[in-house]
Amino acid sequence: MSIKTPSDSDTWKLLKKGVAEIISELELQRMLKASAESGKPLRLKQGFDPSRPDIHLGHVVGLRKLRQFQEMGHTVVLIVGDWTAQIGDPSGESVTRPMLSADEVRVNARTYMEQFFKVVDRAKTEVRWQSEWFGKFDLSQVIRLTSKFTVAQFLARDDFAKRYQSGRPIAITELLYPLLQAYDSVVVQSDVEFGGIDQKFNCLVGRELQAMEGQRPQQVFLMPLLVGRDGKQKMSKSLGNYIGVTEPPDEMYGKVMSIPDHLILPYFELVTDISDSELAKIGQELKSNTVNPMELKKQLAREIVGQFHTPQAALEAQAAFETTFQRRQVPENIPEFVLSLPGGTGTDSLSLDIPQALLATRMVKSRSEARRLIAQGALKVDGKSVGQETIPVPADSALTITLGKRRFARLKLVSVPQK
RNA sequence: GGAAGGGUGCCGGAGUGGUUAAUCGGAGCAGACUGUAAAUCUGCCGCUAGAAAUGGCUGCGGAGGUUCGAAUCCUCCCCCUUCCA
Repeated sequence: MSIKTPSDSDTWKLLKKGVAEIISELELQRMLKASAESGKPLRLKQGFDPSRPDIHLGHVVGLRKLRQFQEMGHTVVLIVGDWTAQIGDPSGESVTRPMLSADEVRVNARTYMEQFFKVVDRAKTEVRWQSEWFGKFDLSQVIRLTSKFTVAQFLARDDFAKRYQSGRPIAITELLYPLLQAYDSVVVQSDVEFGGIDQKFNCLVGRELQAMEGQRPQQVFLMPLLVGRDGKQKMSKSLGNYIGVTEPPDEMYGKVMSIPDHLILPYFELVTDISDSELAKIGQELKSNTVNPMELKKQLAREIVGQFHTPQAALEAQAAFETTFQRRQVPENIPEFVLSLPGGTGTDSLSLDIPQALLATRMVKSRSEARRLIAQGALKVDGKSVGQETIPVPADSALTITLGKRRFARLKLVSVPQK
C-alpha cells in the first residue's frame, strides 16, 4: 500500500481545513513525511463512549477528517470505550448514567459502528475494545497509573477548574477518565488522536503518558464543536439540538432548514465537501445579502441529505419540504388509520369525537392535549379549520386531519351498525 | 468524626399552614408574522369530565403523623453537596 505525502501544500491545506487546533503541526508534518517514505501508515486513534451510540452531525466533523487521512493511506484505530463508559459523563455533572451491561455495550457498539462506517472506511479501520487491556487491570496497575499525575495537573483542565472554583462536585472517578483514555493511546500506539476541542486535555495527557512509557507522543487533531440547531450550544443528543446521521431524509432536510442563518457557513465548511472558492462565494453572498439565505440552506440541506442518503432522496426531501412547509399542503405519505364508529351506515350522518380520534391515532398524548390544540385553532379537517370537538361526518367516509404544522393523518371511518 | 445547606413539574429555580396544579425563566406546543431563520406579540403547557361555568383525581425525595386544611409543622428513613478535622 502506498501512502501519499502531503508534500504539496494543497493536500496539507485540505487536512487543515476546518480544524480547530493541531498539536503539533510541525511534528505531524514530519510524521506524515516519514510515513510516506517508510510506507508505514499512521495510526489514527478515535474513541467513543458506547453509552451514547448515536452519531450526529457534530461527530461527523471529525469523522470526515479521519476519512481524508484514510484516503491518503492511513489506518484508523477505533476504541470502544467500554470501561470509560462506566465512569459516566465527565462533562455533564447532572446526568448519572447507569452502568451498562456487557450485552448493552455490544449492542450499542454495533449501532455506533453502523453509523461510523457511513463516513469512515471500514477496510482501513482497526476496532479495539478497552476491555482487552482494562479487563485484566489490577489495583497495582491502577496505582501505578494514577501515581504519574498530580491533582494540580488535572485541575488545569478547564472543566475541572471551573467546577472546583465554583464548589461544584467532581467525582474521583472522573479524574480517572483522562488517564484511561491516555492509556489507550499507549496500548494502541497511537500516532494521532482525533477529538473535539473539548477533548484537548485528555488527548494531551495521552501525549505525556506515551512519553513516560518511552513512546513517541501522539499528535492531536482537535475539531471545532458544531453548534446545534438552537444556534447557541454545541450539538448534543441530550440538549436535543442535534441532527442524527440515521434520520430519514425528510426529517434531516427539515432539521437542516431549521438552523439559524449564522450557522449556514460553518455547516458548509464542516460537514460538506464544497470547495474553498465556493465556500468563499457563499460567505460573500450571505454578507452582501444578495441571495436569500433560505436558498443557501436548501443547498446545504441537499448536500447533507445526499451524503447520508442519496442525491435522489435529497431532491425528494426538498420537494416534500416545499409542499408541506412552504405551501402548507398535506404531504403525500401520511399515516392512515381505520376507525370504527358506531351508528348508521351509508350516507347517514354520524358524529365524530375528535379528541378521541386523535388519541386513537396517537397524534396527541391525552384528550386534554387534543382539546387544547383544538381550542387554539390547530386543527384542520380536509383543509378547513375546525373549532369544535365533535363534528358531523357521513358514515363510511375518509378525512384528512392536520394538527399544527407537522402532524398529519388520514382517517378512514367504518361504521358499525348500532344494535 | 463535627458543622452547614439542600432534594419542588422536561430543566433551572420561587414558595415555609389555607387565596398553590403550585410565582418566574428556559425548553416545548399552538396561533399571528414568516424563509420550519432571527426578532416580536398572544395563548397553552399533570390526568380526567364538561359546550362552558366549573368539578373530580394525582402531585412538591420515601413512609407515617399533627390539623377542618400541609410542598409548607412533627417523627423516622433514603439521597446529594459544601466546609472543618
